[in-house]
Amino acid sequence: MAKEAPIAGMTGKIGKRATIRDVAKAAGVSIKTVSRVFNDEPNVREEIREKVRQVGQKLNYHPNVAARNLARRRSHLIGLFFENPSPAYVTELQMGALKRLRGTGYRLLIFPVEDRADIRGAMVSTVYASGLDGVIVTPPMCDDPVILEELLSSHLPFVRVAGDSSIHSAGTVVIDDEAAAFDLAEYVLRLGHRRLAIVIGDETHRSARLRLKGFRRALRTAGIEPQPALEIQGAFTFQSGLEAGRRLLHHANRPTAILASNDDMAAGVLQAAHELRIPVPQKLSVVGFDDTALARMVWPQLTTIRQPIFEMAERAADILLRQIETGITSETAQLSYDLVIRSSAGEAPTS
Amino acid sequence: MAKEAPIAGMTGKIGKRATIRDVAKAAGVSIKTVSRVFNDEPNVREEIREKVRQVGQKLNYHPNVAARNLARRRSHLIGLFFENPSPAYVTELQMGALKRLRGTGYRLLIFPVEDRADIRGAMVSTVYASGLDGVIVTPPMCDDPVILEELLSSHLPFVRVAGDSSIHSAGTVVIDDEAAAFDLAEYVLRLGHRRLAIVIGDETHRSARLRLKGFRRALRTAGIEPQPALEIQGAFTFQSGLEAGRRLLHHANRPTAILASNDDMAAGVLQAAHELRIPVPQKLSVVGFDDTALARMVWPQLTTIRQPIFEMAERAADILLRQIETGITSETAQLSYDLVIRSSAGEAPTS
DNA sequence: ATGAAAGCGCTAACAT
DNA sequence: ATGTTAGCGCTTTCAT
Repeated sequence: MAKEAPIAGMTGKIGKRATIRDVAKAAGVSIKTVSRVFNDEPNVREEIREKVRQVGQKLNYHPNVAARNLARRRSHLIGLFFENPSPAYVTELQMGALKRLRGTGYRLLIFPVEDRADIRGAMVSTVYASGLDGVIVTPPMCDDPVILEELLSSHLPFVRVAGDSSIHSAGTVVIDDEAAAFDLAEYVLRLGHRRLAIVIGDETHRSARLRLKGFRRALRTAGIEPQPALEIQGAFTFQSGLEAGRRLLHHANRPTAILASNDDMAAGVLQAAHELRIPVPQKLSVVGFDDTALARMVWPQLTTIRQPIFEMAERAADILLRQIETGITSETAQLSYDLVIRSSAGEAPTS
Repeated sequence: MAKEAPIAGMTGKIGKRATIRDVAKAAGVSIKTVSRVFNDEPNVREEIREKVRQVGQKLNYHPNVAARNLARRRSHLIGLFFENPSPAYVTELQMGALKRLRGTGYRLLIFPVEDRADIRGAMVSTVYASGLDGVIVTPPMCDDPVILEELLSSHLPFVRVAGDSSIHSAGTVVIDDEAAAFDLAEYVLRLGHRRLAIVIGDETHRSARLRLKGFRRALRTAGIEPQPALEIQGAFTFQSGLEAGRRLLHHANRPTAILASNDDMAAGVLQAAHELRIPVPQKLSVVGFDDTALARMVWPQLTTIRQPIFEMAERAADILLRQIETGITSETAQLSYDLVIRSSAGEAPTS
């Protein structure tokens, strides 16, 4: 009786939060029964179930997560580790993972990694320190040999989004970047372009390498020898695309088409073209890769490859959850891509 | 002895994770001493401290987070609730909050809210279900009377980013949106424009209302009566800006300048102008608001108001942490804004 | 400086 | 169908 007053009140600063015991006592049942009710387990009479629910509501009872986690040996926490090249990309990644997590009780913690060196050797401790049940990792860090090895030997459940399966077969969700880049370059070649340039993404990034490979293969298939001067290194950022665009477009014998390894860099190239008053697509074609929200926000809207980042993240979360709950690991999952034709690429100029 | 083998090995599936007891036994001390060492508490001989550290390392010991949370009554988890109008905005918000959290042991959980109705009445349960120590909330949901009331009566630590202090004085970090919009409109008026239009953001959003107010005040100050036809409702999305732009620019007597309530909508207006081959800024001036990354990615680059979203989130996290740890609540904190002049606004056309 | 014992609030295993 | 009894792995008194 004397203890009831503070408990019956609202939670928070006033009084203490009600515990399973308070509810049990108030409902006249054992704590196990309360536990059953709040975990939707069978073997409780409907009548009692209802009663317990009501008492719980009245006492404003919410199961203590830490206690539950401790007893269950599971935190229901998933970590998403990413390096931040593109806001639009990151957002899709998050939303995709979250979509799969919805309704499962799992939550998403974000870990943007600014410098890969910082996380090398610290990844697993970070995971432990946060009590994560598993992690989703993105390139390039997920293909970093040190980090990958650390992850593998820790036996922590993890999946990679767009990770390199040739480095290790451990779960990764990809698209066929090489084929996609080939298709994209081929499309541009079909428009009559002969001088194509590419802005390459971060070299340590599997996709960047494969996209370059597909680009070169398309050129060779068309009987064109790739020229080093037309292959500029970028870093998947708008700024790097802008700089690459300026370099490529500044001299007389400039390319008539530029492929960028992602949309952000393509937007940068577009910006450079505008600065130099080069009309796109009349005098210059520019194409991107990913089809993030940005692709439709620039002018002209980007012809690009749609990489289903949202679905890839969703799938990755799916694989991870299975791995956490059943221990079953998956190999590479490959999703399909699409060539999205908008207005940033047109026929090669005749001049 | 018999139990040592699996413990000494690596963590994960093989054997069980080492506990504080394993370390204590192996180091020949009590668990309390181990606890002291791993919490950097005093009263342990340096020699013993070192020994315990070594044993911990050898056994690959990592304190169990759930157990620690349970005993300490703290999860060290912060929730960030946001509605997703703009990827660039959301990313900055996250990075800002995370910057303050770095090194504190607190982690960030993200809760994108698609439909505010879903979260009404469910906010607090979500917080409890996730065991959060506190939350950062953004508009418009943080100014929703139902949600705000729920939050207040739960006594959960929370802060708002850009929340309306006139609805409630509870902690919120803002800029003076009204003054900023006034300054921006005044800048445009100084360029000679007389027919100014505005694309308004989501009405339930405090900033949207204040920006509209500032815009109108600037017009009146210049002796111009605001016209309803030149005030178009948007939703803070690129798409809504595009549609608003098309409507505004389609008829003959179109405005010579358009203010958008955020950069995403300004980018949409820009897109509409390009579609209609209206040169910006020669024939039309367009200005944004926020100065997110997008402002520099479009052409021409946006003249806009820099709202320090990153710093606001950082500050919000700071206030929240103080509230969690000391119980001290803060009132409104106001940061300063800047007018950022780029190239999307120019002198009014003479024709 | 160090340790023993008692929780933290829940779930799991095992009665009944 | 329901309850009892141990933990889960740590931190917190409080002794020593």
